[in-house]
Amino acid sequence: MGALRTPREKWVEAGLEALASGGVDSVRVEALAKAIGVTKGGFYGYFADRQALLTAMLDAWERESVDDVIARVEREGGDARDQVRLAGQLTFSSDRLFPIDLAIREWARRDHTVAERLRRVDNKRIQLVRDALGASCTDPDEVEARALLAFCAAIGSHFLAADHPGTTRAAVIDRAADIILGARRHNPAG
Amino acid sequence: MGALRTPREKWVEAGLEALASGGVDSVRVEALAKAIGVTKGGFYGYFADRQALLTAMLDAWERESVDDVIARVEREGGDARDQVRLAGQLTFSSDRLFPIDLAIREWARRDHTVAERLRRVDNKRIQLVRDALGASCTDPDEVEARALLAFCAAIGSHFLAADHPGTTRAAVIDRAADIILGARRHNPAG
DNA sequence: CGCTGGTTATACGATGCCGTACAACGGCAG
DNA sequence: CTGCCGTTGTACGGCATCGTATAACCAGCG
Repeated sequence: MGALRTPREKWVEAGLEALASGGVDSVRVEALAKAIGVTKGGFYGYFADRQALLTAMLDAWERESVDDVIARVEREGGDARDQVRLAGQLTFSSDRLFPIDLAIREWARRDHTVAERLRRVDNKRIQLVRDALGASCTDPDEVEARALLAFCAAIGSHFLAADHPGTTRAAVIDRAADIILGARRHNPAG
Repeated sequence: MGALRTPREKWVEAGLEALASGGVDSVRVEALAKAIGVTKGGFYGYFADRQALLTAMLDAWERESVDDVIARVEREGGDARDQVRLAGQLTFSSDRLFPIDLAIREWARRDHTVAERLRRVDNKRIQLVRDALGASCTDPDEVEARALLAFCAAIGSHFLAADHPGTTRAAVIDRAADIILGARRHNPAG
């Protein structure tokens, strides 16, 4: 049999990179081929058309960014706040996953199918936060509000372009996390 | 002189609508012409090229969504929390302005010039929140964290696709505002 | 070595868009 | 009414992309 020179997976990966850096409109078959270092000749052996690649990209993203993260968080266990922080870090501090996440959110605003997938994903994620917060807070409305804030902070802080004179974004985020997740002993030295 | 049938302003408006609904990539001269009901024939009488339109769109957005909002808030005055709520409503609850705002945020991730403009805009906006919160909170770090949360909630809640079983997004947002801006008397009946 | 079958390069027509050129149109001034 | 001149419609060349067709390529098997 002929060699499998550029596997299907490679097209998906290149597609996700293009999505992350330029949005869904920049996921173009010929551009991906150029990025991979081949021509588009082999593409249509793996995918019926461009849309099939987009679907495969969403499949890969959903599996990688949700199932994997939730599995790891549940495996590592730990304090409720730690679980939320870990899930947030795995999801929103990954140089690989987070740009893809943002691009998919933008994409979802224009594509109903994508919006459906994102809703499933976000529901799974926020349930994790609810469960964690519910351990130390009995008011379900309070839990819901704090869970929402946690998510919005994680997502929104990467859309907010403002500066923070005299401090850093990371420090402000840290302080905001205290407000949302419940104050912990603040340790300015470490 | 010949009649001014479709003024320059109309191209900018059509461009902002396209930007809001489909992102910057969907701002296409011929598509805008079709939306307006003419051909692109007259476009290049107003603009040197597509980029000139994009710049004009940013000018219009900046003027309308910042200067106007800040002017109105300062004119109406009122309580600190009320000022923040009003500014937030004017900016983030406008069916016209907010989709444009989101699209520009996405655009800014890929275009350095746009990012610079957005940074100026967000800095002006968040300063308003700082000033308002500073009236009732002496810790500058706390003010900064709450201001960040307010912004992230306003922006992020429109990117979060999750459901809120048993309640509504608006109710959760309202409760979250209490947390961020300081609890007020909660009135479940009104 | 020489065939085989999957992978890749190349060429093609179609489409959509950009920016330009020019002709047709139609208020308004004279 | 008539000509002016800005606006508009139409046509064009160029470019990028899609999806298809087909030939060249190449690793492994007999």
